[in-house]
Amino acid sequence: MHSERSIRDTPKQADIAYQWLKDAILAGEMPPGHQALEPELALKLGMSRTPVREALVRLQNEGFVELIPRRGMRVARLSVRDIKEITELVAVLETEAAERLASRKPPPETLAAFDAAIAEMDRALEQQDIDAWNKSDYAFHLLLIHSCGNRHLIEVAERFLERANRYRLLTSTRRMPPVYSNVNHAAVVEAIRRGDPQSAVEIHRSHKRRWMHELDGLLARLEPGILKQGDES
Amino acid sequence: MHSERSIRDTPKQADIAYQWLKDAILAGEMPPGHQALEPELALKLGMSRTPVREALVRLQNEGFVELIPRRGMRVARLSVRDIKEITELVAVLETEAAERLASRKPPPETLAAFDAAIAEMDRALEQQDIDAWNKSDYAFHLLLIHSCGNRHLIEVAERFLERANRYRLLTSTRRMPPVYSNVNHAAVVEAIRRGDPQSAVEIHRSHKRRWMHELDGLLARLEPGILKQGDES
DNA sequence: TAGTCTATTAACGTATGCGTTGTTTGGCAA
DNA sequence: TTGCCAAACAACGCATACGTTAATAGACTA
Repeated sequence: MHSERSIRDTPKQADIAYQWLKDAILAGEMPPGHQALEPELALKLGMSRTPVREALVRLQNEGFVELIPRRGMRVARLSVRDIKEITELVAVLETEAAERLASRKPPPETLAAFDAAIAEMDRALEQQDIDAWNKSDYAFHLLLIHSCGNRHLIEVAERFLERANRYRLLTSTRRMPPVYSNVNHAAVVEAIRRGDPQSAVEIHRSHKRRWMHELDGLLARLEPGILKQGDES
Repeated sequence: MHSERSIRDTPKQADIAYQWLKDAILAGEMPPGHQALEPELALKLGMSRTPVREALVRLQNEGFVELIPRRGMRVARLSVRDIKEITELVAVLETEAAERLASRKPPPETLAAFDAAIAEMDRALEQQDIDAWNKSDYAFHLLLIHSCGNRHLIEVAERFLERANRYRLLTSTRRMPPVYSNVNHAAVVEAIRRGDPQSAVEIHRSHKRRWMHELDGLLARLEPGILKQGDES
């Protein structure tokens, strides 16, 4: 009997490059539109172009970068339409997650984790700490997605949440933390706690509607350079 | 002003390899569990290992193959749980698509395409032509997904539909075409036609529930070799 | 000066080379 | 015969080499 999946003691260089690049993109160190050449990245990472290229191909497949033949990689810019579509998509998946969670009552530690995230959101809101609020809001969404039990849904939802979240970071500095977000998140958790999928869905959907509406205003405040143009439907 | 996205006159070899492999997998020529080595594929495709490798990395990222260090690629096998999860995921996305379609009444040519797919399903059912039924059922689902207007949802839903569909082909030979599927599909289209998102969602959901239930029976008929084991939750 | 053409440069896509390491096969012992 | 061990083998991961071709800069013309 063989080992079925050989576990490398040391990660592949391609994996290192992948993680490094993805981290840089998600952290905003390489904002949308940022460009870099393969040889340049290879030099910076201390490896040859081959593993860098593999990492870039994977990131392109996941929508984080574009590969343009003689201009290297470019961190993907989303159009307004992209952002709306992705937000809708994530909302659909989260709604499903909430419904499933409410149906099969989750273990107490899951509920406790939700409570902790919401408490942190409340604290951040009270102190007008926008960065902390964003972080805990993101954590809440991740938590909701991750506790749904459907691994494929998790994979997709997480990826798109990451993609869209880059943009939220870029607007948020000027934005007042939305009060109703906290309330809604708490209400969803409440519905989950008492095993009421109907309400969980309702609340999440109405929150989504409100959020989608607010998005328009937020998107108007984005610097145009990071938005992909000419894609209005 | 430069051309922003250089269009290659001739596709990359990596793209050719990607398409060739994906087609072979989706057509069932390389069934789940099938293995092949990189040098072997490179020889068969008349290119070096490099573009083959790029194609394999992309396919792995999309869940169609696994790359195992000294055993080459293996066409991904899904566990029973995987199949159920993917079916659920696709159903969620299709439900959203149906709702959106019903909300913004689609153009007549879209409705005509739905009618055509359903007519073909009916014809196939009448003649007990299982292959034709599967094909037109697949076409129906693709159509539903593709006309939802959300490109990111389309991308995800299509990919997972493809993934799961491989398995449907492997069971269907012994299965009677389900009568209620045709009826339900027609009912969804009817709801869309009269702009009734509520009904479209209801019908699709109930159909999903029925289908999920039927899945258990179907999965029991799969040859165990093509299923991934030890993953029951 | 502005525009065009040409020559140089260099990035990409692919091929190939190479070291490492897992697999396999053949022989030997029990 | 069956099980174990060692040596040959070969696939992978990465580095490197190379041809093609797009981008760019410099020269020349109007």
